[in-house]
Amino acid sequence: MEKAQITKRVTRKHIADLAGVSVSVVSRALNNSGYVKKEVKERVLQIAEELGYIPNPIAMSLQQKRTKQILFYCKDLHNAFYIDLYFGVMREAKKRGYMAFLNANLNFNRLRDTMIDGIILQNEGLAVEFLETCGMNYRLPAVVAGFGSRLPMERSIPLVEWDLYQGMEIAIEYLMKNGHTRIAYAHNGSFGDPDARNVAWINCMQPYLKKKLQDYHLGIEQNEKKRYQAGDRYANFKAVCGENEEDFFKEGISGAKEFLRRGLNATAILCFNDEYAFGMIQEFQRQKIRVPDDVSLISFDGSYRRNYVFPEMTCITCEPEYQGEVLARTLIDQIEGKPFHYITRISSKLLEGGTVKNLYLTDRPKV
Amino acid sequence: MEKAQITKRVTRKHIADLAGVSVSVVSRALNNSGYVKKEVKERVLQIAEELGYIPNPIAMSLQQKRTKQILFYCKDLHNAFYIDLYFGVMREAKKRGYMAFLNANLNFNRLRDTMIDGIILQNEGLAVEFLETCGMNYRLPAVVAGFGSRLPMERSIPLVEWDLYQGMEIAIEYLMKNGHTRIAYAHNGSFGDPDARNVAWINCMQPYLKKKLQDYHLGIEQNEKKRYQAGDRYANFKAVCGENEEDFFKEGISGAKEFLRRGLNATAILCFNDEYAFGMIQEFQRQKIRVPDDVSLISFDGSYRRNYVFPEMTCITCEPEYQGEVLARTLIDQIEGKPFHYITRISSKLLEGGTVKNLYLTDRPKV
DNA sequence: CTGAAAGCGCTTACAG
DNA sequence: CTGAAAGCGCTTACAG
Repeated sequence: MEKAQITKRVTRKHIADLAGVSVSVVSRALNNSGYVKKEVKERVLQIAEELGYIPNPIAMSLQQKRTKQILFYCKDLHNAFYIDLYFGVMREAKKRGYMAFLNANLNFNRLRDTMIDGIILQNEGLAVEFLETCGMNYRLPAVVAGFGSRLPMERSIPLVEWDLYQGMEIAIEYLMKNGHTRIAYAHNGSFGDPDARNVAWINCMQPYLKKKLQDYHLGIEQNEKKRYQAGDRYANFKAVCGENEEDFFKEGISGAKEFLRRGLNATAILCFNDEYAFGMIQEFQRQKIRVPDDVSLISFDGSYRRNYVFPEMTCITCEPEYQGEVLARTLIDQIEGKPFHYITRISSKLLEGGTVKNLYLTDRPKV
Repeated sequence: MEKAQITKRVTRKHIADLAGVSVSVVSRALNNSGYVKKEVKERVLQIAEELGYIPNPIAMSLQQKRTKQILFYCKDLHNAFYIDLYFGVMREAKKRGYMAFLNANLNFNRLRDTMIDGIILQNEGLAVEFLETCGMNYRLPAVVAGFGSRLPMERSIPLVEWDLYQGMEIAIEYLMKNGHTRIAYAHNGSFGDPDARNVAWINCMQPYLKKKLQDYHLGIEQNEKKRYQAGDRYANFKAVCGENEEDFFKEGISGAKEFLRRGLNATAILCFNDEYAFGMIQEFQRQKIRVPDDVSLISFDGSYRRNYVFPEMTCITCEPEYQGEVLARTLIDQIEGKPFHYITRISSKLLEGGTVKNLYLTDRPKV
């Protein structure tokens, strides 16, 4: 058992006394601003060095009304996508002279106790929550990562949105090129969700699946749907993005079970995101369904974890690190009063893996 | 394109003026400290509310010389173990009225620009780096998560160590109970590593494997070893824990390849950590080696990702969230000048999964 | 080139 | 119960 020691911190006053000058001079010398006689400056710097002087960032911030710190607020740390996104945020922040922190369980009320210049919000659902909790009068610069959720906000927040509508089109096009036409979509939403992935899938597949379209939709219906339509206008988004971290992996397991229960004859399934796909794959393994031999899979995200499954996951990605970079850039421009894009759209790109079977090659021998 | 708007922030002065009292009174009213006439207090509170007053945490911190913020410094965010550990840190911090942030790429030099009361270091290697970079004169309260690396430090830092020596004993005992005696150990270190897991494995298996012991050690030898022995005394630890995030997954792939190349007749492999095991499993899948039918696996960590492989991973764990809690508790006690344990040891526990085969049941039919 | 002074927004011992 | 005052550690316009 020990006690923390209290060391009196060295301040500019101490340096000034030792150097026989005023604090102003010390400040100018240390900050390299304004006139200071060369010898004086050197003496000050040397004394500072000797004393092991460390500037107090809090005092500086109080003066300058900025902290050079930003926060990535993300509850869903178990989702590998966001880890990569955070790396992008950090990289860009560093470039701009900022530090980027991560926090997962901050109560929005406590946000105001936090010493940051701005905040990056994980998704649209969290942006809604942010606005509700912090209200109108707390005007912290903010920016939100968008994933195609259409949801009403009291006040809008600058948005960096991954274009998942286009992403879905790319995925379907790729599957069709590989001979798939019975393509299911699996997520944790309902058939009527305005979510971009869902809408795009419906629009693209309607001509092919026609009246059977809804059979190929694997998601949450009925009960959940009811909750969505009634009462709290945000209920669904809270359920999806909300208070607690989501477990897409478990949703994926359920999705796989539902797929098998229905005996769906789809040759391919589009998965809401990577974690969802990992859940599906695990359940398929358990049930001895082979990917891609029995069914092909594509997921959205392209997080680094896609390399961790076998075969490697075929994904649609926006490159999460890139989205993170753009988020940080947008936020910092906003903080610094520079012009910035209120809405930025990031396009999708296909990452080929081994989870899609080319049906045209079915009868040929494998290499 | 838009410009960030500058809103003049409301201060206690504004409230004081409107309420017709002094700032002192406002402060006492808001902080609920000292005497304030009841009606005055109510008036102040109401005006604060109306004005949408938000206290300035920076000014408060400057006064009080504390920020109520702590940092978990962790480079290895792709390692699921640390995510869980961070959740534990957050939970405990919250309980104590602190906020816990995460940062992965902070330069230690920039640490002093950061507004935190203390720091939690990811592992022993990072503690060494911390001490080297920040030097002796920057005395930020700190605590380090320990994993059985024995390494020399200039100055010691309070330690919360997972007892991996005991963990290894438990793992081996469990394997033996299941009929295993040819048990390999796979990690990214050398046979001579003083790492607790390695030493424990050597001590436990020596009597069984005898002269063949080293054959069952899968790791990095020769070239790496040389580097370790020569020059920089920290070279090895830097390699292991150091500047850049590690890729245990890839190490696991290499380990699996080495295992197969040697044609090792081990019936079980102990894996350095979960991520390493995931890499091994993937390579085994690729090579059509079945776990646990062809070889059993146990890994150290027990992160949530262990549920994501099939069959579920059998692990030795310290329960990362628990270690995180103890780390935060130790740090905060230190910050607040309360007594704390300079060294805390956390014991291991087995999490049964499906990756260990009971060799005694080999010939019986499976359920 | 230098230093006294006011100020960032808050706290708190002290005199009234 | 209240307010003027000093102070946390730094910055910066201003007078010298």
